[in-house]
Amino acid sequence: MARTQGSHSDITGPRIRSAALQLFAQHGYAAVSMRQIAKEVGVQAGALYNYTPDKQSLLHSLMEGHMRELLAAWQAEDAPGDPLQRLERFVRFHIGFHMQRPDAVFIAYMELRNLSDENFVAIEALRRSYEDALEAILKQGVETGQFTLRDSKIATLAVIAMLNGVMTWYRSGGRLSLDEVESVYWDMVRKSVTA
Amino acid sequence: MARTQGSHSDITGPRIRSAALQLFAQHGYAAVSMRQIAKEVGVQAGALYNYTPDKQSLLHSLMEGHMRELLAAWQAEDAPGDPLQRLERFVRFHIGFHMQRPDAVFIAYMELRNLSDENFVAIEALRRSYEDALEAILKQGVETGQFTLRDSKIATLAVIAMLNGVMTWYRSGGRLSLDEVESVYWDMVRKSVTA
DNA sequence: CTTTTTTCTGAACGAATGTTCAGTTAGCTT
DNA sequence: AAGCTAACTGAACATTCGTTCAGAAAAAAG
Repeated sequence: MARTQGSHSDITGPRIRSAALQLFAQHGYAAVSMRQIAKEVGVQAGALYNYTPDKQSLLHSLMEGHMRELLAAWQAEDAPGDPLQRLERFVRFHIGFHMQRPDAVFIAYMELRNLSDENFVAIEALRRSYEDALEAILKQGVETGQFTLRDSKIATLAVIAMLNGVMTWYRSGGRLSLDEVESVYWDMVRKSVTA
Repeated sequence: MARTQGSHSDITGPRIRSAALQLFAQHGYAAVSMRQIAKEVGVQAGALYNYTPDKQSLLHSLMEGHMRELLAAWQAEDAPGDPLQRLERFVRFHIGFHMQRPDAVFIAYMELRNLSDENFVAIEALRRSYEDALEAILKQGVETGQFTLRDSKIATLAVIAMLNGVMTWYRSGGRLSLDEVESVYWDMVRKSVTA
């Protein structure tokens, strides 16, 4: 056999990325083989190499895509204004955005060590730039006197870590709605950065 | 060759566990081979099987050992009293304890998906029991009226997630001492659970 | 010293890994 | 309808994987 019925790169490409995303998130990059990904797509392993030069590039591409989406989405959401309002927007945005992409989030935070050195540097820069976006809000709040922080850098990391914790337990259809969860976390974040 | 000079199970056993811990933390369970662990110890791969029935058991044993140590250490540290004091003790204990075992912590939180089903259930129960210890403090504080929480379960997970964030960035010898870091986090945790 | 036991080697097993590629077919172009 | 190109197969490559085991040597026991 050779080319299969209905095959098209516009279809197969995304399906490969989607399958890889799900499998990497579930089992980990190192534990997933190219043949497993191919099987999920319904294709032979060799066909994957029409869409990625190698396995490492596939991981990097997935992570980079996720981080760029995240940054772009927040830049579209953010607006000048009161630090407290901006922070609430950030908290709700962060939870909402990440909840819609649990697999990508998992990979972006767990597979850093499986990136090659240069790929790691690139992803790390994107992450840093997202952290800086939050830190800017916190610093603004400190300037206006609305926030009380011992250390804006640590506070930034602490808030993000706290919010990321949602992903480890929240399942839609559970006890609380997404909106309620956002409110609970916003409550705690707000109190933790104000006097 | 065969048995090597000075070889003794009391020495080799711990060295294997130590090497496995470090390598699993650095590269991930699936990415580390038994031969890599053996090389680190200075032994052939086959020798490892005098100390573990298989690779999976080695991972489970490391995780279980860590969790039991954690629970025992906290039980030795905790004492009845004011919820605010107990919570501060918990925050400082958690950061201090985890900071001394970064590799074990990393594994315990990252390699859950590489556990077999029954091993996963066992480790998850231990983790739950640690979370319960914190939740008990929070509930006590709510009863005395010193804490204001929307949801004690979420607050528990949020606090632990926040504290675990330290591990991702703190390096001894950095800008802040461990004691200062504990204080910064305690400050934020205290504010987040009080009115 | 001799015997027994503990500890490890070195080779081997089949299975699985990432990746390459010549050949084959589906779909598009003319 | 014929030719071209994009998409995929299926087999093969050299490595590496977890694990087993007979045999050898060191340490402990007698």
